[in-house]
Amino acid sequence: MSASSLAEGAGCNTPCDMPVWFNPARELDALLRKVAPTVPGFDAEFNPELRPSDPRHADFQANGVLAVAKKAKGNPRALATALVDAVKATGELDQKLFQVEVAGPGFINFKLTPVALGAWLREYRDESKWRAGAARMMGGRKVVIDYPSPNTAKQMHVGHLRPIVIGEAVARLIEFCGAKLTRDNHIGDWGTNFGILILAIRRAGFKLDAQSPTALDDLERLYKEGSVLTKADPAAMDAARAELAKLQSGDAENLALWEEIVKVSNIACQRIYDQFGLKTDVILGESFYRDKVDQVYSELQKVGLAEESEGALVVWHDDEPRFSRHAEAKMPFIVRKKDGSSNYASTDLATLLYRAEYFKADEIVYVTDGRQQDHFHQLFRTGAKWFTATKRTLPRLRHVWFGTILGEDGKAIKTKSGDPVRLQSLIDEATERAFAAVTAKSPELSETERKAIAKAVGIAALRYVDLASNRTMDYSFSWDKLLAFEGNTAPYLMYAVVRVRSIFRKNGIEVGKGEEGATDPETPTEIALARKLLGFTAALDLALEDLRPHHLCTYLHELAAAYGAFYAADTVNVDDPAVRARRLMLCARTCAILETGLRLLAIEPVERM
RNA sequence: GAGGGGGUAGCUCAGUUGGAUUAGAGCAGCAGCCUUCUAAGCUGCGGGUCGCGGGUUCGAGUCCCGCCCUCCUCACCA
Repeated sequence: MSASSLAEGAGCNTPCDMPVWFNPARELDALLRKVAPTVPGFDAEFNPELRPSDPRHADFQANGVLAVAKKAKGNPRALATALVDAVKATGELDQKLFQVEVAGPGFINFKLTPVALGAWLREYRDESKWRAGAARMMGGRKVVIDYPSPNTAKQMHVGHLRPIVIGEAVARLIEFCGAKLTRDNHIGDWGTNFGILILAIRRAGFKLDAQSPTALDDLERLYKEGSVLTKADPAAMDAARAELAKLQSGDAENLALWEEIVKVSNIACQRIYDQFGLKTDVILGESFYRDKVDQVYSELQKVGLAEESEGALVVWHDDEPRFSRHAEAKMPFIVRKKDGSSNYASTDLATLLYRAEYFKADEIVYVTDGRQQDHFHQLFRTGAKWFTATKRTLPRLRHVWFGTILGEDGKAIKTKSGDPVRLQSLIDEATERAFAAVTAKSPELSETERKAIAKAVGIAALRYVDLASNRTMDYSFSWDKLLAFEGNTAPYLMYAVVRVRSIFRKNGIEVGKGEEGATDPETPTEIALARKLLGFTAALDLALEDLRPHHLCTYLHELAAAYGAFYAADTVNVDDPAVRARRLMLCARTCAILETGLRLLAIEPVERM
């Protein structure tokens, strides 16, 4: 809605020609920063420290005055009052929309009035509006995100769940907030795992045929054999490395074998990706950089970053004790192995350059597990020095890492036989259990519909469990947790959507219709829901800041809970048309924000369940 | 040894970078609510020396110092 219609609707005495703020916290912060230097005691460095408040006190609070008072040994309440007066004097803060007061030791509290809540709900009514509002956050920056980047040559197991799920959520979040995003699946297809596999195939005298229906199982078995062999016998490990070196130097036989292996595992990966709805923009695996690593070696040596050590080409970082050549436990960044072949570091450096030059990346986001932190520290350091020495601009580099999925025993999750749990069996079981739940709760639905719901809910539950806790935490996998449909879970959120949609369906209208004449929120549960709806912006801020999707999960759960309370307390279908219209509006916004939020997590909501 | 993660209610976890006499959710437990919009829901109750000991200040789960427990990583795996 336009500002002028707000003025009419709210009966403003003074002309209200201000736009409705998408993100009030950000705007209040800017306003305080602008006004503060005009107030005695404040300077241009003033940080208002604006943040969402405990709803019992206010919607937002500014804590920054306390720091100023402490430094200047002034009276915080007096300073805060002076600042508030100055802000009010500018006329830029409509007091029909915000109640402002100084509270406690010197906080400035901002409380949104029902008029403000109503105005926001009318203005920010659908995903396109939120997207536009959020677009400022990334401002069209070119971002390359590296995920899920599996090591091929083996079946996808439970360890591949997190990069798919977290990577997709982070990608969607960044994109939603206005980045120009390239999703790059940087598959591990040029490393020693292939040497191991080629060795095992050779020793078994096996004839690999990508067309064979058992090809994947064969690879799985052979890889396991090779893995056992090379772990037990250093000579076998050397043989595996030699096979890799042969492959990398262009040996025709190994190259042919490699192509067959890649074919088999790509087909298998794609089957999993399809079920997760994962589509990357490009697949530029390590092998893509096979002809680009020589430039890395030569440049690093030319600028004096890399040197020979024990036959390998390495980079030391003497400015970081752990990575220094003087460290007790030596941990150089090995960019070329002593047998001349490339490794993770070589291809990652080549990849960094390619992303900077070809994709013109302003920012690169790597989604991998936490055990690779040292690698990325070294990569980022090396990249910074290399780019500086060659007068290139280094993109912002971020490592979005995650913890391990543990079994019930607290160790990395395994099947009873000790093999890793296959991702496919996880999906299948989640779907089966979801089907049993739908059948028990909604037996009246057709089997086809129950199956479709089970598929959506099963995958959603699997994803959500992975996303709901802070990504840096390890978590224990349990079917009970996955099965749960209460609390902070995907089924709870999806069910909230179902209940909203049901109201519109029963009324025979589309979601978003029937809002004409809606008044501002009034009852306590309406107001609480409206305030929670506005909290979407803060949740986006928080999740984007450290690329932690669990903040979005927490928010969506709180929103669904606020809707639950509203739903129980305030009947939508009442006779009073104004009340009905505003409740339909609240329902529509809840529905849309829940659906948008779920889709940011790559969870597809359903109509019924 | 070095670096990183974690230690908050019986269990699983939040806690927006030092803020509000009362540290929050959800499970599980107990007690209620369906002839009215999907009960996969809602309402209420009980449950805590925030690992331990110091310190910094108006104010600490959060910052500093010292311990304890646990998980992960550390020369050619990715």
